[in-house]
Amino acid sequence: MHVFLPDGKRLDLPEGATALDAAKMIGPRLAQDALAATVGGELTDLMTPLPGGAAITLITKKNPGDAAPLFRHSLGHVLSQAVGEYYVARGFAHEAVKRGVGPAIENGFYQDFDLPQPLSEEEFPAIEALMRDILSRNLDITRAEVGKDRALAQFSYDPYKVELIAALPDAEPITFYSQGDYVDLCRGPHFPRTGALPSAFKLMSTSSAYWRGDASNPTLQRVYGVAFAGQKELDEYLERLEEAKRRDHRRLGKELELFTIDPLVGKGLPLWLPNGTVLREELTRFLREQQFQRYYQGVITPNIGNLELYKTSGHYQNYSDSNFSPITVDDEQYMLKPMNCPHHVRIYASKPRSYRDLPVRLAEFGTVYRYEQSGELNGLTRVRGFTQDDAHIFCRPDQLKTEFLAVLDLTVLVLGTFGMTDVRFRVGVRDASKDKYVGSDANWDAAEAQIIEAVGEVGLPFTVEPGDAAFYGPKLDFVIKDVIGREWQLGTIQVDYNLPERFDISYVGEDGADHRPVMIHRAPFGSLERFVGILIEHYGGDFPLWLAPRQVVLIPIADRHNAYAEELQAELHRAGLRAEVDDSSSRMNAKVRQAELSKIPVMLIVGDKEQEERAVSVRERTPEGHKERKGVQFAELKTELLERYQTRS
RNA sequence: GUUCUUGUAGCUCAGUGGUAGAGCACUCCCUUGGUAAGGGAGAGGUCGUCAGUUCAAUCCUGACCAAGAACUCCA
Repeated sequence: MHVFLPDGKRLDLPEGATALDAAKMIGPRLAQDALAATVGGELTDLMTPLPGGAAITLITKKNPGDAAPLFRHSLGHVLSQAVGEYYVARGFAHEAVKRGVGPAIENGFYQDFDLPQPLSEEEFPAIEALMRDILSRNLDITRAEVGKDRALAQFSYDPYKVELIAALPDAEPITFYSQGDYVDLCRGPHFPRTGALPSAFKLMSTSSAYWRGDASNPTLQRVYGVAFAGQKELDEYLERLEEAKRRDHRRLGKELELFTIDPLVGKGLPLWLPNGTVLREELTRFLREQQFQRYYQGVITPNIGNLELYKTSGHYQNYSDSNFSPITVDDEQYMLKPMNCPHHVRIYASKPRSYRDLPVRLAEFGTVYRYEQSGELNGLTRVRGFTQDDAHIFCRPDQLKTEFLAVLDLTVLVLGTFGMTDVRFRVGVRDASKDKYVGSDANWDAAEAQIIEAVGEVGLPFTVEPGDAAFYGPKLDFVIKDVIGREWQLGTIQVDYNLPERFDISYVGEDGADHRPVMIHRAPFGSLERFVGILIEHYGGDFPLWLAPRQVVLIPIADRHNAYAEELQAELHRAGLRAEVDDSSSRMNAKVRQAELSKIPVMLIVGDKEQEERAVSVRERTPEGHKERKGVQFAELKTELLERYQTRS
């Protein structure tokens, strides 16, 4: 057989040859330096037989980062071996340590264990030392193909491995990878020897994970590690984690007094503090203005509704797990509102509609309640009571595309206003489990096709994800990545043929007959809670002037300047700006420091010079540090600030 | 919801089987200053809740509550 090298040369090899054999043919030095290979663009190791005719490249110790998934996977095995040795050294039998899966992941690896006693994070240094010892032993990592019987015999003590092996197809060879006396069932690929593995790794945390991800299975202890080709990359990664911690909206929410969650009020039920309320109201005002320009009409609906309403909509049946239990009053049952749509449908149905009336766009900042699992709750980003920037557009089928594109346009504008450029568009369609969805296939097919067509037309990059649809229709979600790479769903647009049918709503067409409208559900922010949470992290608490809960602080240099500062403060306040005076007895340096820590964007320092000229000395926070302007006329500054506030620039 | 970890002053955190401490914040006094911390004094805690072990529990044990991480889930 033969393979092709990167320069296009053909290399003839004996049948069953590996990438290492190929490297040896090319030169002994390359064979020594080689760590991994790619075959037809896919990463593989040096021990796996090559398929004939493939294009191969060799990855050497010059650029080990190209083989990161391999060394991360191998380090997972080293961790697994180290944990085994650790428990044996403490008197446990070798068979007492059982293992689940242990793959490479983004930035590192993990390994699941079933241990005779839990491993604590205090023991990580000892485990890491053992791992480094295994690296220094420079053990060869070897690959072997075995039969199923042999595989089962090898791991007879480990029910997890037995289950995995039993599930493997008979036809394919089962592979073992070994290093020293450690053997693991593994598909590979791996580095050729432990000595070649980078030592830039760190065990990060331990947690539990269900065996095979199923909540009805036993839990295993999962140990996470991160690993990089060099120490520098590892340090940078750890620094990014620190940065994420600094930007964490729960921490900033406390420091900047934006919101609090009080167990006495209830978990997942955030209380908006005055500063956070300013943020929220600015966002609301912004979107209301946009919606007014786009001919939306505001409506208001109650926070609970009759159970029959949700039975008609299907929310009661389809989401029984995540609804709050119904309340019984006077022989009737009510439920906390999990969605605004049914209410808006009833508003549509409150009078006859003509085709001339459509589209009808009903908007509400509607508060809904969903019983999220307690383990899911997270600051503002996952809560049990939240307010959606919801609207429902009822339109004729021929208006659907225009309306959908208009909503898309609004959403893109919203995201752009906050500089959220790294957004992913996700089209959620049905998957095979059809009983999860209501409505006819024809309606679904039409709606799915229309979303994909519209998104494609705007030229947005998107992915189609089966199973991500709502029960009543397909949807387009906007997903943003945060500083540490976690993805959060922001807004959503959904096309719905089903609720109109379930509620039997209609409009009178040109022909005088009744027709069924189509509904678009949309929420550009998603929810104000989650959006504010993400916004806090997005800006790291450094909000632009229009959003900053505290916009301006006046800093008198000495007490005799307090009256002047208060006069200016009152004038700014009358103009609608959020201004305050720091009249504490601290020195001016300390006041500046305090304002910096509070992330107040504009500081106005006033002393004798300023007072004389009715001026201020301006210190502004900028991403690059701060900017100072001295002797600015107060009247001019006020106009400038107002202009910036009103234009949201 | 499950597993693990954590819970001490408003905040960040030390600490001990004999009922507690620091820094910041707060109050008062002195200081009146020019772009990131002036000095002093004071006040503030059922050591998450409830049981148990003990002569004695904030500390040990258990349950519960809450938070964090991960898993599962997410209209």
